[in-house]
Amino acid sequence: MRVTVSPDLSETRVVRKERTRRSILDATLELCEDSSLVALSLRQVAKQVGIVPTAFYRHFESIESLGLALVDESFVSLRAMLRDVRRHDPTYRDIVDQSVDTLVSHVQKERQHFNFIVRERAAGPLTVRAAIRHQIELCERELATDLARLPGTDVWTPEDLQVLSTLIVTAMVATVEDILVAAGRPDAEQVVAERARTQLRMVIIGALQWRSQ
Amino acid sequence: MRVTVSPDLSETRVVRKERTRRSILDATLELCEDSSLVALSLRQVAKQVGIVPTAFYRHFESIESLGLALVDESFVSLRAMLRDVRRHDPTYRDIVDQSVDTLVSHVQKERQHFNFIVRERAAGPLTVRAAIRHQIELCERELATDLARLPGTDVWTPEDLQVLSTLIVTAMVATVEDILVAAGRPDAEQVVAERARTQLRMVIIGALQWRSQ
DNA sequence: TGTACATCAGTGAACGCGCGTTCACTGATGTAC
DNA sequence: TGTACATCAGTGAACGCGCGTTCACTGATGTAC
Repeated sequence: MRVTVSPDLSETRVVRKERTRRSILDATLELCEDSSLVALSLRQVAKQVGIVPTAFYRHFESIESLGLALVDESFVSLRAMLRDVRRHDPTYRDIVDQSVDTLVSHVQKERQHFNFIVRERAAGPLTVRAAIRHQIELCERELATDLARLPGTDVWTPEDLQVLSTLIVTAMVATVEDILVAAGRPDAEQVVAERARTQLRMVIIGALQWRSQ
Repeated sequence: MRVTVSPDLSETRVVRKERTRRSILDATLELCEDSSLVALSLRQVAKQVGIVPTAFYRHFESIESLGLALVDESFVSLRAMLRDVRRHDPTYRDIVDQSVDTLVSHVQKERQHFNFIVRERAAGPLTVRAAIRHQIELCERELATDLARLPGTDVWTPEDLQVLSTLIVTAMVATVEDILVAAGRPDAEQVVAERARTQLRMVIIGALQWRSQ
């Protein structure tokens, strides 16, 4: 059985399909700016994309599986952000300042994805909610191992590291929500960022102090 | 113009109407256990209540105004809880233990209301989201004035009190979400409660320590 | 107290509309040889 | 390279269904006198 592969010839069809798929994802993010997946119809998405409703099925089985795809790609960009945070820039005096700055600018850059995640986290189809919860849990665990590398945390129990990590992630999720509400008003964004910095410092110092008692 | 008021005669009709209204509110809370207001139809509510769809309009203008009514009554019960927390029971050695215990038991008692609030906070109709955001902001301000009465906080700026209050409320909202996810599994509920206690202690001690630097 | 009238919570038919999903199809693109 | 066939993204008609809202109505309850 001889297989003749002609990838550059077949590309146009594959590329065109990928482009439509991309359009469906983008259209959904746009339609989810003010509402939730659970209030979104396949026909609305198709209309926004400019395809006939039945063509939707060439790309996704249902709105729910489309939602799962959006969760996946949202967390790819979130992980990119966390990588940025980890790679501590020496021009910053303070890891808190840098982390909050990175968070704010990433949320602004990926506004629609973060908006989608914070909404569907609470209200999406059950499988979508579960996927988001799982991803956030992974973030918490990663942060816990990062915290374990900081000087002075070697006397902490793993449980305390996890609790601190959960608290920080909770505060950051709330910060993301606030940035989205403040979006487009630079003064409000400044207030949110400053509050996030203060909260992080309170939490970190509190954890250090508490352990040493 | 003589006005003959016969309140006890008119009661049966008024009472009956109030009972139907109550049924609509309860049916909506039940239908919102797994989904959101924005995915809920007036006909689903009517069916659950056992009235004809058009009868709905005798009680509410729309699903949205029904949502606003549910926000109002949810925060009545939440304020009752906060009153409980404020009235510090001397049999508790620790205000943190007492606060978390009170929160856990109130969420269990008013499960549907809290579930409704945390979902619609992120995904409800715009006016419902705004109403919830407003109510939570009021809670934050009340907590800030309570914190101001604690010994040792007299050296704090009002801004720092507000930031601390926001952080605590954020952590408590997240705790409510976790209690709802853990609902019915006493071991999981225990873990959530213990985590909430530790987080509160880290936050409070951190804030005290941070100010004194 | 009895009667005549007003109120109003709930009914039921009807409307036009958007929904998800099925199906057979088209025609451009890709593949085998 | 040229030809005959396969693939498959997107089409368009059709379906039965639940939607919000309108309207005229019923009949039990309440009110005026």
